Amino acid sequence: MPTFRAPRGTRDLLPEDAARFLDFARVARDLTDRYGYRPIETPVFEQAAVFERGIGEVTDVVEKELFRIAPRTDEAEAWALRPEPTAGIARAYVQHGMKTWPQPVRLTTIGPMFRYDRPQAGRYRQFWQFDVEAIGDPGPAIDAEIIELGTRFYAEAGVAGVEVLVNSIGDAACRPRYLQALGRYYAGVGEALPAAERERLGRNALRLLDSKDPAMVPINAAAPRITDHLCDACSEHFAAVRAHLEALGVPHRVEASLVRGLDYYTRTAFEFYVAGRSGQQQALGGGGRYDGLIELMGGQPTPGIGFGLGLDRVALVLDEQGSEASGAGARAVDAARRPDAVVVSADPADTVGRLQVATQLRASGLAARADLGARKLGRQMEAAARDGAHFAVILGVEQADGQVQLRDLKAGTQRLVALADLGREVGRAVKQHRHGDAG
RNA sequence: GUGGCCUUAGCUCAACCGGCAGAGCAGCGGAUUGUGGUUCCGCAGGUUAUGGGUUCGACCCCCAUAGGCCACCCCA
Repeated sequence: MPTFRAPRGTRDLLPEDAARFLDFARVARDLTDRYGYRPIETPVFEQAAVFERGIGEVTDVVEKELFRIAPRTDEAEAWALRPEPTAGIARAYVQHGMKTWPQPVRLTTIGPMFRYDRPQAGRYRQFWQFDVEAIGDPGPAIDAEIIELGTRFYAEAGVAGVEVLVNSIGDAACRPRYLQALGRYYAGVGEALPAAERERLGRNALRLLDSKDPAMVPINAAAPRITDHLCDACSEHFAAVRAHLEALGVPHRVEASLVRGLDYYTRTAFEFYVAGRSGQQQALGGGGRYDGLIELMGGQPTPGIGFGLGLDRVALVLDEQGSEASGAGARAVDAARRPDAVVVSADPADTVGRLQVATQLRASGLAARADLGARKLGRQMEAAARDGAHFAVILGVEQADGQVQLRDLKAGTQRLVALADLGREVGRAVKQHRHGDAG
């Protein structure tokens, strides 16, 4: 019906949601500061080849979800909006010679990602991720640090019931052998293998492992497990990652069917998952080790590990979980946004006076808003009360004596205050009130 | 990309079997002219998602498109 609306799969974050996303960013910033991860901002678009090469040509993300930008001229590069942040950060690592920095380079970013997907609740074409990467350390201790950091974020954001699923998907030494074994196994299943699955077999046998087809349950139960086919190095690495998680007290579960959709992952793969949700978007975030990615970006062989957390899904789960809890949280945030004072005037035409007094209050560090409407005093008071303002500063004939009425809207009391003392008076009352609240 | 369900005011929803599109909330204004979140009254807000079709007559039936949702594919 409206002439224009937000593109399919995108949405406007109205003040309530936008403020919440900024709160997430604040939590993320505080957290990563404490862990020593430094912020990085890379472009939201890159040469398409960065993603095609990094993520893998035959992945869903590249094959059907990449937001490509039509070239303007014949010479123009093929650009694409980033579907995930890691490839771009890896590119930046190589471009800026970060190999000369103290290793590992700990980086974090937060921002919008883009995938041309079919939208659903919790799945958007533009979505927000909190991302953390550690490049230059082969692990396994850093793997545990990263995973623990992820769980900490959920805890501090107020999400309950997040489970950590971990797996190892091997490396260049052992994964090919495993894939052969897996391929042979599925081929041997013959007619019992559903047609759709048989088709996927030729493309990526790993994908059959997490099939949701009921017919696949018994078949997968007997399938060879990657963890039984790891080379010694990968096996030891995986065991050490789990030992570190145990030592850090991070509950986790080995999930043999956990494979990830991007080609660059090696060894450690993990997902943050919340069970018991309606809807299928149960993965709140995930990541893994990518020991070959920097090389794909043109750098020297360099290990790395990281994760991306979907903030849209964090918001969704927060809404579903104790709506009371998040509601109270939202109200608490709102309370912090309430103006200390609203300046109203008996003279609806006097916008200058209201602006001047509000400006004076703000200069004193107070949250003050002028009611600039041409409404009569009663309406202005009504609006101030509805906004939850602590005080109303009422401008009237007393201005001639350099005074204003200072009305405490919570207490219902009112007194004359000299304009010159206004900031101090309001400031003191507000401070006292806050102390009272805290105690 | 595949299959299914849905779409009425800014929001949440009504409207009998196909017979004059309504309410609550939110917004704005008024209630004898300088004081409140309650109350009362009023105003505004709609081409019933869009475009076709059937019918004397369509919010209601049919088709298409768009968007949302659900299940897949896949993932955050």
